Amino acid sequence: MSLKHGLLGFLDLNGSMTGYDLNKIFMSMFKYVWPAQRSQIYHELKSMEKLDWVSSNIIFQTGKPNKKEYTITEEGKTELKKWLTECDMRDQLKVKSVFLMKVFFSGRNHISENINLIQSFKKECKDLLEVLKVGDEVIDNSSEIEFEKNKVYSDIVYDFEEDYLKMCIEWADKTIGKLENK
Amino acid sequence: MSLKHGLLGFLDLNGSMTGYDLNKIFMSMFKYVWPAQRSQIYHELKSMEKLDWVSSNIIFQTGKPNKKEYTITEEGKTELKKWLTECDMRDQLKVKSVFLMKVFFSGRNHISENINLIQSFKKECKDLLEVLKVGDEVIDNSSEIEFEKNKVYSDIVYDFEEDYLKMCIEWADKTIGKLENK
DNA sequence: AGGCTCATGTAACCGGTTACATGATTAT
DNA sequence: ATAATCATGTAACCGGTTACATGAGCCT
Repeated sequence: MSLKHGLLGFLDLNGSMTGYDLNKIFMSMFKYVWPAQRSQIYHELKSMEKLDWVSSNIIFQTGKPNKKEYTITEEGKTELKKWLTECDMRDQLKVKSVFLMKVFFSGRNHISENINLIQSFKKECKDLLEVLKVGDEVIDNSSEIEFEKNKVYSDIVYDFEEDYLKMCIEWADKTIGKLENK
Repeated sequence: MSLKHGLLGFLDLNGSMTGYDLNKIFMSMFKYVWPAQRSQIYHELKSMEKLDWVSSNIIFQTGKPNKKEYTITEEGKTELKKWLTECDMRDQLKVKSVFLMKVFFSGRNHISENINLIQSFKKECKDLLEVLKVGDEVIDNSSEIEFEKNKVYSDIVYDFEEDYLKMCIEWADKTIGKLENK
């Protein structure tokens, strides 16, 4: 139940945004923290309008399709603040990984197959680590949307992702070692 | 779409199990890797019976409610094997964390509030790390269900959870440091 | 007396995924 | 020519959450 609040967060930072803009920013900033579908973003915006958390107005354009700009309301701001302060932490540490489930049930496979599995996981982590580094620069150079105030906190989130991937790589190396000495 | 396959995995290891048993084992083994609701487990078992991945028979009991024991079929075994070998890795690295979203949008709060947030996150990680260590022993001493073949792989999954929590704690310390020197 | 364990489910709802649908403009 | 960008949505479906419902037996 947090896509709504993520959208509110960006609307609060940027004033007004369209579903299209919000989709782009979610894709670039929250791809790994909170993956979202475009259609779902449009859907949540509509449902938040019903809740009076946002209001919309249509901007007519020539040569381009018209667009619908959403703005956060006072109720929306209250809701966002509430969400930001209430944080019970209990459900924050679930990993939810198909990959780990597969590892768990890999006892019947040949060890070599399982080593390959872990190795391809490691490769994926390494690749993503590279993408993440490039992504950082793109965001630094972006002038469209400014997050001066928020820069420290977005950096902190990027740190987490980086640390996570590095941990995964170390775990993979350790695990491959274990399996090879079996 | 993997709760079904997790259930198949346990049925494959244990021969026959009831929804009740599967719920217990999911709760204890996959609490953080793949959290599942009891009602959803019953639901998936029914839907898998329609798919002919499992078959069921009712065991009549006196003094206790009757129970329905599910057994994996040949089709189920084929499906499980297929799932275990096909692993595309692309979606494996999404963190999906409400907590990180909140951190991202914390720019408007006082730094002290945010330090508190990270500190309570750290505490939660530490507590869970303790629970995990105790959980390990419980599973080692469990004689009801044997996973001799699988022990190595379940250990590997526990390693991951442990490493993850340790990484979280280090990240929290680093982050608290950053925020204090602001 | 109160709560836990055993054991199975239904029902309402919500959030998310995938596919389908349109159509002008601009860059390669 | 072809593909990408801009821009919005609908529809069908699926998986997951929460709450409701039952009822015997056993433990403290």
